[in-house]
Amino acid sequence: MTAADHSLPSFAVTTPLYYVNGVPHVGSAYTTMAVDALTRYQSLRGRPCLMITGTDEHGQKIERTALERGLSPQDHCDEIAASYQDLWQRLNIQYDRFSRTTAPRHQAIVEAFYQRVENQGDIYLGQQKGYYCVGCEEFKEERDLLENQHCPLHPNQKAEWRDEENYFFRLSKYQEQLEAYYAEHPEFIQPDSRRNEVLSFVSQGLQDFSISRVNLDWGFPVPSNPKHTIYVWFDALLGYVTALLEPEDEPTLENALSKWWPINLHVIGKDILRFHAVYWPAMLMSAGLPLPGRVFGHGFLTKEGRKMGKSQGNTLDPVALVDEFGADAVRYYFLKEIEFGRDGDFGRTRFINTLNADLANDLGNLVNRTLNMAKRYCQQVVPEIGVLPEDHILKQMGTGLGDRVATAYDNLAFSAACTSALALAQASNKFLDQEAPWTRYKEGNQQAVEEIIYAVLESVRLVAYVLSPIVPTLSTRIYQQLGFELNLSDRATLASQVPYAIHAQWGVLSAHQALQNPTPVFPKIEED
RNA sequence: GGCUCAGUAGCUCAGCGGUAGAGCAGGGGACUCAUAAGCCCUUGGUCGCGUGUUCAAAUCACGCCUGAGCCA
Repeated sequence: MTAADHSLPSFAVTTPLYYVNGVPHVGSAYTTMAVDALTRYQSLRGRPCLMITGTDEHGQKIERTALERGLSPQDHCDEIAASYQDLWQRLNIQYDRFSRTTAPRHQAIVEAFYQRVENQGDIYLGQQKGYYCVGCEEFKEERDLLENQHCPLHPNQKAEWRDEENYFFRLSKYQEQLEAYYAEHPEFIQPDSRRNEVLSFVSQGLQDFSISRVNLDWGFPVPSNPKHTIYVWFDALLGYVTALLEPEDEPTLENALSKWWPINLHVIGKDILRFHAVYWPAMLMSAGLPLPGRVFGHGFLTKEGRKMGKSQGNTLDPVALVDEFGADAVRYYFLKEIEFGRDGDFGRTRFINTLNADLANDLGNLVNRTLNMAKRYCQQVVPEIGVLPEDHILKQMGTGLGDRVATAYDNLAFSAACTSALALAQASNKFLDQEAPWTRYKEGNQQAVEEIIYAVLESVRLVAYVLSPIVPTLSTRIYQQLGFELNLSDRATLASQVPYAIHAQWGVLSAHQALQNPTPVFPKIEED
């Protein structure tokens, strides 16, 4: 999708296909921002990238939600899917595919896949008895329910008694294969805490699970028995495969799998780990397909220390947040302040403090003060200097930064990437105060002034560059004020215009490059 | 009921056997290139509770409490 180096391995990554039972919440935004940042990083590295997101639109819950709203299921889905796309645009998310499970081409893929699994002898007809929670779209054990058969996760809904014919998938058959796979690929499930959960779950024995429903219209019919509808999760996971089709492709499995399969990484919330780390790989094994490279389950968000939820009246509207503070601010806060993988909190005061301290003061003000000095002392161009000594503090820090940040991004350690980058900005502020170029200038030591200014300008550039996957607009502003006519925000041009191999190095700024007038790149947020 | 993880300064976290650290926030100072910013200094903690092991425990063991989670 990018002007990328095709000698490098490609990178296909997914967010979940979000369930369209309502407008997007911050949790979905969180996952999607992380995946977008990672994809931008991989694009900088020059890997051909495919970022997949989308919506999961079938199931009883959607059918009922639409009915309650007085809409047809499809109209309801269209509306919600559009609200997701709108939010992604506001958050500066550059996805390549928006996979909707109601897309006609998806049905062809699901049928073909179902057929493969059936031919493998892994689907059989059985009887499913039990309480069904429509909110979870799952059968529950009676002991898991509250009194009066209410599901603990959906206390306002009663679980419904079902005694029906369902088609089952022979999950139990794959237990050993799965365990062997987990053992051979320790990186398959991340972080480790999540991996351990899966291992212990699987080691207790896997039961076949039902993959069809009766008395449900909103979904795809089972090919061999149209009275049944394919279970929403079976259908949804395959949305990742459908997403791989080129727009002009015939919707066949062969086409879908020809270029980008296997997907390198699924990023998900920890609540849907089992579907991605157990059911999904087993389905793929049954179909004879290679498995995805990694499944990363991130943590949950709270607001001001409390669980979020409509019923608690404690929600955080991502649209309102991004409209108030801008995409860069929202992206930076969540990716820097929360260690990816662990649970985290949104606090308004903490949000404002973080952005002011890191982006407005440490980085933004640094850009501003340095450009002002360059304007005053160096004719507003990048000064020409000789080679700086190896033990120059900023050069030394800057020289290793590209590798440190790369390691962090490779591990989805966005917070560590930010901290490493910020450290160079902080060191630059300190360096300026120690070297006091304003004093050197008054002393007439022009060479010293120019060396100092160059080192800081270059540091600022490098910080902006390595942060660009997270704050693309801010980084672009900095680059442009440094005199580059480049856009670090458009993913399609990153590999060709600003490759990591060059721009993540120290010493990229060239002498005499004209600088722009300093304008604050990230205004401080004033409140209270 | 079983298991896992967390509980350390106001906030977010690091430390994981030798009597406590960072960033942010708060306070003070010197400077002036700058978005009243940055720099320097600084206030602040019986390290969830209890009992043990040890010359020595935030750090190990056992029990308990609180929160989150996985499973039954």
